[in-house]
Amino acid sequence: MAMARTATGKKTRVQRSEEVRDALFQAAAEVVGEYGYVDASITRITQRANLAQGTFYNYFASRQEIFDELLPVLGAKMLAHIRQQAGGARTFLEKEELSFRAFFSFLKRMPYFLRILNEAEIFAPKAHRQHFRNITASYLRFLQKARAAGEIADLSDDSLEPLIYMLVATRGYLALRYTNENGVVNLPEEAVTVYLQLLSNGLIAPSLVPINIEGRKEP
Amino acid sequence: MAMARTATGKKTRVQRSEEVRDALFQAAAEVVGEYGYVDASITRITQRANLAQGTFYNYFASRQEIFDELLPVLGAKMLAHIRQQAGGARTFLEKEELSFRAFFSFLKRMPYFLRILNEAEIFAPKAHRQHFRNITASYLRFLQKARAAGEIADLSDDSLEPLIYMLVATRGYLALRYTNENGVVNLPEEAVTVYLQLLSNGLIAPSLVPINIEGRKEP
Amino acid sequence: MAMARTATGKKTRVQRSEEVRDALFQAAAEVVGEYGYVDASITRITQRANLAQGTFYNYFASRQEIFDELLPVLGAKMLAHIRQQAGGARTFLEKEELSFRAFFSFLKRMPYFLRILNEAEIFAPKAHRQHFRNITASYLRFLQKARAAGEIADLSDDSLEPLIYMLVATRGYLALRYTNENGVVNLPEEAVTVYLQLLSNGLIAPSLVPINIEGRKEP
Amino acid sequence: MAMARTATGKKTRVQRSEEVRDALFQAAAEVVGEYGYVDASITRITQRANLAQGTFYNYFASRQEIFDELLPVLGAKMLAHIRQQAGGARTFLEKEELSFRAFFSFLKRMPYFLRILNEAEIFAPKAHRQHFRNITASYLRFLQKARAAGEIADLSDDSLEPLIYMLVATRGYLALRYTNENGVVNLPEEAVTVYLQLLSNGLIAPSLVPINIEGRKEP
DNA sequence: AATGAATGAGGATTCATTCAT
DNA sequence: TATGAATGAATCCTCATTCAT
Repeated sequence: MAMARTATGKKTRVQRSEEVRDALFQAAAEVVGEYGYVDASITRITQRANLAQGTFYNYFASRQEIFDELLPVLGAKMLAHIRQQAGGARTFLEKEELSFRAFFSFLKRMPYFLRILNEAEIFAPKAHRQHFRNITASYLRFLQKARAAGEIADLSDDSLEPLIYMLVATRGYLALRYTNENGVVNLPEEAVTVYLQLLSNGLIAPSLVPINIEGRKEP
Repeated sequence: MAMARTATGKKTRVQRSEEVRDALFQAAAEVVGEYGYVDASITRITQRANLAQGTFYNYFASRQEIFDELLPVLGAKMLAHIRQQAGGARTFLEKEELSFRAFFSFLKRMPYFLRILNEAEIFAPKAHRQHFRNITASYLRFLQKARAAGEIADLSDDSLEPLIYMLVATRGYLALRYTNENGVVNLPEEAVTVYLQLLSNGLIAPSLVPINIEGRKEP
Repeated sequence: MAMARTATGKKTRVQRSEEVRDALFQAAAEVVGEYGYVDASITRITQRANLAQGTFYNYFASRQEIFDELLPVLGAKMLAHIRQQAGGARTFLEKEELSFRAFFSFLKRMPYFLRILNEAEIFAPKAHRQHFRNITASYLRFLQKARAAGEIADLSDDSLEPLIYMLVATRGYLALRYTNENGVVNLPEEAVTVYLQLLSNGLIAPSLVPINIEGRKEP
Repeated sequence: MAMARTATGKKTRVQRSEEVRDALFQAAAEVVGEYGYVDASITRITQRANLAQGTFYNYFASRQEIFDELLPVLGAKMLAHIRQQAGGARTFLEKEELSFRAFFSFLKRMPYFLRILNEAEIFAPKAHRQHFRNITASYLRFLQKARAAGEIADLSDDSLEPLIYMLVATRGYLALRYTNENGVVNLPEEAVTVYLQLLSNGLIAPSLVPINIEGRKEP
């Protein structure tokens, strides 16, 4: 897509400005991904962006401000990626599997995201809470739809909330556990299987299916 | 239990020394619990313990050293608490419920533990890994026993591992989500219920129980 | 010599930067000269330079770094001064006298140099060794030339080395001994005389000139 | 030599006390010899003496106090050693050679002395000055005697002083230069030779002996 | 007299932020 | 708008010295 240019073909002031801002943002994401928020100094960020320290403050009011922006922007990308990947699915379980996998494929593409996400809880708590609300809301709608369609058990909204937390937590932790020292996630296929198995059947051995779900037996 | 005293009834040097060390440890736990590792300065810790800054270094070689000790000590307490609470349980599900509840009752008793646990991943990674290994190993033995007893589905050890991660993650996240701004955990009963429901039956609506577990229907 | 200026007549950033660095260097030299390396704190140095503490670290990576720079820079000045003063001399003894005197006149001009030089042995050992090597090498060439010209006794190179150490030591110690509490060197003329006398004739009374140099008597 | 004991054969309180003091002194000497004054902390000294930190202050009022005592005590030992070694000598030159060599043999026996001596200039200046005065005074008497005996040139007392400084400096520097990284002095024989040669004849080549000592030539 | 814990002043260093150019 | 030097608050840590036991 062609960019707007001035008559002489040079970039607009606005464009140039946006580029610098993006460069800072990208640099910050990488630096936080590599060193963590604590060691993401302005010096490091501006150096990576090939800019002077002072320039930073032309675009962000403070160090915290850019930290607070990291997760919202990247989180939106993550959601978009997941939606796109899980779009074609029909059944609840299919969709769940696809979006589960999509989360991990996103991490492969953007390895620094996981650290940003994780540490944000500590260093950008507001942003983290917001991100989390976004995820939860989206998930809630999905589960409500599945419930309405009779695809999943008839849980109250009050139960749906902790359930979502559990599923989201699961993804995050698995990612963390299966990330090697180089920051590359390598999820074993068993993880996917057992995740789906838990969702479908729970853990209890068939022979011991509790009485209170006996109802299943008689259609 | 009566403490050893000197003939004059005063405390031993050793005792006094232990008390001071404990005071520092306790102060550090509280300060980290309240402000997080980043803002747990030596000044804050020693002030809370009513000691001079220099005294700190009579007991710990560095700030990091006490940080590294926090989780192991408190984590052991947590495990002890859970074991004690879940001791009486018979079935897998019972035990799981009791230890699940025990985790949260421990947090009620020791509110600063959660933050210490969470941030340790970043600020005391070695300690965190070790703590995690402890938890995982303990959990693994438990699940293997249940599997041997036919109480849970016949999952491979390779599947047990991610499963454990999921369950552990679940507890941690729920705690985080249901902790209010004062650091008090308030887990809704629905969370317990849905957790156990997930373990027992999974999520899928009875009418849609996948074919591969049809076996359940015919005793 | 006119300094480069910007169009507006103000100093360049680079110039300003050099000035600040020089100010720090000069301040450090003075402070070390007055208080010694041990008590040459960053606080003292920056205060003397009328700069904030932090500014120091924009120019030097550490306290040790500036310490290591002191002697090389000032030592080079010393050598230059001596060379310039002793330039015109013809004979060995003349040159020796001039450079001997030049060493002390340099100390008059730069009173803090002596302490910097002396303590450097302890606090900037690398720099001190290097300085010493420079001096020694320069001296060695000088003596070799004099030897080749038959101006001094025909000593082996292995003898020249300790000899140089002796001469260098002599200057340093004399300076130390004849420095008063205000740091001002006041070398008595006798010191010069006896130094030259030692070089020319040694100490032994004429009547007792050892046999092995009897050769002198008969041309 | 039998030590005074109490009736029961135990050591006197005074004796015990002296032993502890000596242990501290010896420890301090070693520590300063190894690490230098700067890093000779009370902790290090008392640890080496197998005593508690506090014990130090029962014997010395301050860290500086023991520093100030080091050189006087060891310096006296050095002088005693030199006197003993040079005792038998007859001529000036013989005595000079023996005491020159004795200085270095003392360093072989007490390797930490050199560092103590050198750094004392900075860290125990008073003691250093005193030590220096002792040396100088002793040397002066020696030279005056030699002068009276007509063994050395007829120098004024005002000339003897700087001369002594030169000779003392020479020894110190040579020791420094020929000490290896393990603190062992290894003086090459050339150093002795050239030292004595300088004393006997000076440096000037025989053919160029200055006119003002021509007197030598004609008996 | 011996002990060793407690003290707190002091020092090097880091780094977010400001600001003149 | 970009720059990068200047700032100074904040922090960890060391260590001589004190003092109660």
